[in-house]
Amino acid sequence: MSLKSGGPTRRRPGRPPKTEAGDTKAELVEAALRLFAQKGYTGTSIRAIAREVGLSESVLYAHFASKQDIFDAAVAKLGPQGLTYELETLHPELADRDPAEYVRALVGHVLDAWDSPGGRLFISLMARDGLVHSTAMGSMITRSMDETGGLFQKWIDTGRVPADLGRPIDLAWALFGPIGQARLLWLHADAAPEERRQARDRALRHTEVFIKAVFRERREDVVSDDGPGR
Amino acid sequence: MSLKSGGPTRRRPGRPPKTEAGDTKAELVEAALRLFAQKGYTGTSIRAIAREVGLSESVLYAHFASKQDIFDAAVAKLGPQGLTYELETLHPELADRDPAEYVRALVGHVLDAWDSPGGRLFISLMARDGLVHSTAMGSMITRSMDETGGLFQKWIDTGRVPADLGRPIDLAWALFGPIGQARLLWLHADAAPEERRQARDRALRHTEVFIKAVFRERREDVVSDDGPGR
DNA sequence: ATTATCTATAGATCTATAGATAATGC
DNA sequence: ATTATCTATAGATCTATAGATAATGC
Repeated sequence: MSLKSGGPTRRRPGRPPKTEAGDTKAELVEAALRLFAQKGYTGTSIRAIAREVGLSESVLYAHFASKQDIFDAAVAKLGPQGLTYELETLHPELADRDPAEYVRALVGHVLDAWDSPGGRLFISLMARDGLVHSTAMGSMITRSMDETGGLFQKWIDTGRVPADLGRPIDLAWALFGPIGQARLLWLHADAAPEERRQARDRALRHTEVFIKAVFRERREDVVSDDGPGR
Repeated sequence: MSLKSGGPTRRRPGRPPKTEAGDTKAELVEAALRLFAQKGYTGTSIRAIAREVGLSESVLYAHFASKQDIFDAAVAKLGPQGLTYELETLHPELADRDPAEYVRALVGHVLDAWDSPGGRLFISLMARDGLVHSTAMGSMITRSMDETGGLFQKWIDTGRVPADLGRPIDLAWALFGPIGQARLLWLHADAAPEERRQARDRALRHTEVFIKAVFRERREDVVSDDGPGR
């Protein structure tokens, strides 16, 4: 009789018995994250988030002070999202032994992170509310490029990379710029498998071009003192 | 007495005399474009657009069928926004005579377009409603990279660029990936002069790295038949 | 008569709060 | 008593439409 047609069987009032209680707060944050990434901040209503986890909209205010508060919790859940450099601790010798192989490993590592559900939610979130050109984003990228620059500095010092190509940070941009573009285009929250494949393909191809161009053997180092031929 | 405090002196009803009539439709599209770029689609109300040009909100429906219709008109006003290649027609010989200089000119040309008010509104619009990872954006970029690839193909054929570096399209990505990143970060609608300067600086530095790495003279072409030294 | 504006309003939807209700944990 | 949910509602705001009003162009 009183069955309002829609939705997954409406709860009755009052605290639910322990048996059917989940981690409501966590579920709300996850649902919010998905919706914010898909529809943007203003495109997502408190109501829609509540409906997503099958609860009344007023629950949100038992767990969060405001809509903005939910958004912040959602972003916080994703974590820092800079370039991850555990790789260095995993294979500390590889960078010295085989720079090209190290770059391949690094890109593979980064691609895995960017292609993960969290990484893709993050990029969609950024692409939704103009956060791509927030100062937070800018400084995150700048910092990452600085770190990556350190790597190239070492290779320049040890003669693995020619010193005249550019500053270390320029090389970092040359490596990650195209890969970042691929991320933005094809590693978003609801990317089709085909798009994700394309992102990886583009990134890997670029990595090979980069390696060839930057680690290219220079004859000057070998045959030292004969002028330009004729 | 009846002065509702806010706003630029409310109009009286009825068609306004010709003397004070502007091109309302164009003004509306421009205001809409600014607001959509700044606040996103859902973040911009019909009301806000009307207020921006000092009119009642119902005028919008005299000129457009719906909110979506306004958005479409705003996007249309910006035009196609691919990479512009008038340069080829301007300096048809330069590409053959001095590839490096041609690349510099091309990047300068693209930077000017991207740093223009229209270019910056476009990127903000894209960064607002997830349009950065729309298929339209993807195919626009893919097409641009294809065109740029044609350029490199010629240089490979004429021996200006080594054939073993990568396919022409890979070189196009290597050139424009980092520049595109700079655009997204720092060439948005309300970028500070400092940000715009940073974008140009980053793009130009990358261009030099690219030129050095790709047009680098290769000793093999010169001293042909002596094996690796020692 | 047509055109470009206005006022007024319908009906949906939004964020947030107040107060009821039922299970839990002491 | 506290906690986790609900219902009901306030008050703003949103898109869109109906109908009034005044200038224009024939």
